[in-house]
Amino acid sequence: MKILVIEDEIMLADTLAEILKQNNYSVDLCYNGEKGWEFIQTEVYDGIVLDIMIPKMSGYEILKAMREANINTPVLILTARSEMEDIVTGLDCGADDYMTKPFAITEFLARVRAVTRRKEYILPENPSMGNVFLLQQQCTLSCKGNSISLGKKEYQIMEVLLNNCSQKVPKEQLIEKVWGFDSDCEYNNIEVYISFLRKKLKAIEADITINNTRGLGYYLEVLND
Amino acid sequence: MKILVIEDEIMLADTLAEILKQNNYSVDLCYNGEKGWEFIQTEVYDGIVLDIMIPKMSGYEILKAMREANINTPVLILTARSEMEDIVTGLDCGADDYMTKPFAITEFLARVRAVTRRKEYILPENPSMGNVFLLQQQCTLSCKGNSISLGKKEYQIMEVLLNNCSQKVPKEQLIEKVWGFDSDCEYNNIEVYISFLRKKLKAIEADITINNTRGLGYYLEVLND
DNA sequence: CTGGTAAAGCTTGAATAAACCTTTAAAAAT
DNA sequence: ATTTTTAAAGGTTTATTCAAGCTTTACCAG
Repeated sequence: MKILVIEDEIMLADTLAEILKQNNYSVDLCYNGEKGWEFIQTEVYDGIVLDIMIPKMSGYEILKAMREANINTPVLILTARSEMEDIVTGLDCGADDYMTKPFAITEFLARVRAVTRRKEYILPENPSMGNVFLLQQQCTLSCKGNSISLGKKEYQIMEVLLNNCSQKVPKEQLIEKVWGFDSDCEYNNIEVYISFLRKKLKAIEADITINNTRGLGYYLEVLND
Repeated sequence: MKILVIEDEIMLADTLAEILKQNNYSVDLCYNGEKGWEFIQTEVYDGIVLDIMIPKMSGYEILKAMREANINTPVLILTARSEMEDIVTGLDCGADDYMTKPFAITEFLARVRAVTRRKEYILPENPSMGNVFLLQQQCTLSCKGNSISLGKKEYQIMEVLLNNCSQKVPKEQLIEKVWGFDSDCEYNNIEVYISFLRKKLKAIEADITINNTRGLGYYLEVLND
């Protein structure tokens, strides 16, 4: 497991790195945002410990940049208690968890474990199933010649389904992943997008369908005939 | 699996209950400590989700009262970030785990699973008997090749029977575990579901049956011939 | 040891409720 | 101005509950 720590309080940063090393992580360490962003781009990490208030490039900027570059490494945000309101922003930007300083070492380790466990497997760049694949850069769903462009939400939903292709994904989970955990998005909303997606899948003659098991959630299935 | 949620933020409480229900737990819900303590005394739960800062009787008071009364149901504490220092107190009072608000739904579910699993009754994730086993994620009953999907109630009833495979489970207890103790569900209702389940067991050629001893309850039995 | 009777359990079909689907239109965002 | 997102409405399907008639079991009286 490889962790990147981005934290400008040098003492704290060194301590965290030390703790992680003692727990058999390999650790990269940097003291400002710009450097951190370089690391993120050049290296694949299993998790990132990220302070928000750091010089040169804030934690949020990094998160946003990561998101845009479709780097899905799990992120644990560190923040002072006075910045509490910003946490929602952080989670919306794609952070997976946060901790306020100061904190207990055991809790820190627990959260690092939780956060990295959450994304054990590597998510493919352009997830695919059957003859269909999702091009993230063009926000496009394509399939032997045919292709069709997706809206942002459509794209995100399709991505979640593709990344959980063997599982049934409950609406709750879709809402959490696509709209954010504190959203009051209605179920109907998802149903609408599922309907859109099904239409588009049919339009490009995809060999997969979106199915649903009542009460459990949506899942993809390959048609075979 | 039956969970009690004690949380005074009504929106959050309802959301948690909803999420749990969708994951095949049955849930009791209350918005203050006093009511919560009543529930705990009158009902047996597999786990309790407990906010600390709640009206009438604090989470700690409940915890303390529980342990004094030798009620060992596992407890997952919810707490605002600002009450962090109190967590140690909570764990000292006998809580099994805690989460700070806000949190990710997946994490919440993971922690509920963990906390309830910790209970040493060792309830298997996919309980089984004879050649039959219950797949939690699929809500499916399966048996060497054959498998059949269950409705939510069917699933929960089957789960209770499998987890008490050496015992006769009275209707009262089934109602309590599946519908909730304050339900006015008729016995007939259970009989209907038992009937459904027997039909499905036969359909997949299971080697177990659901039997009944008049006045005592239902139990599973392995066929041997 | 019958046979009658009441309670408990079984089964089925119909009614109700909940979950899901689709379309359309309004609102927001770009 | 166009695309994307949300909201609303009505329709379909499936799960759940209700109701009724039937079968089995236990028990008591004759």
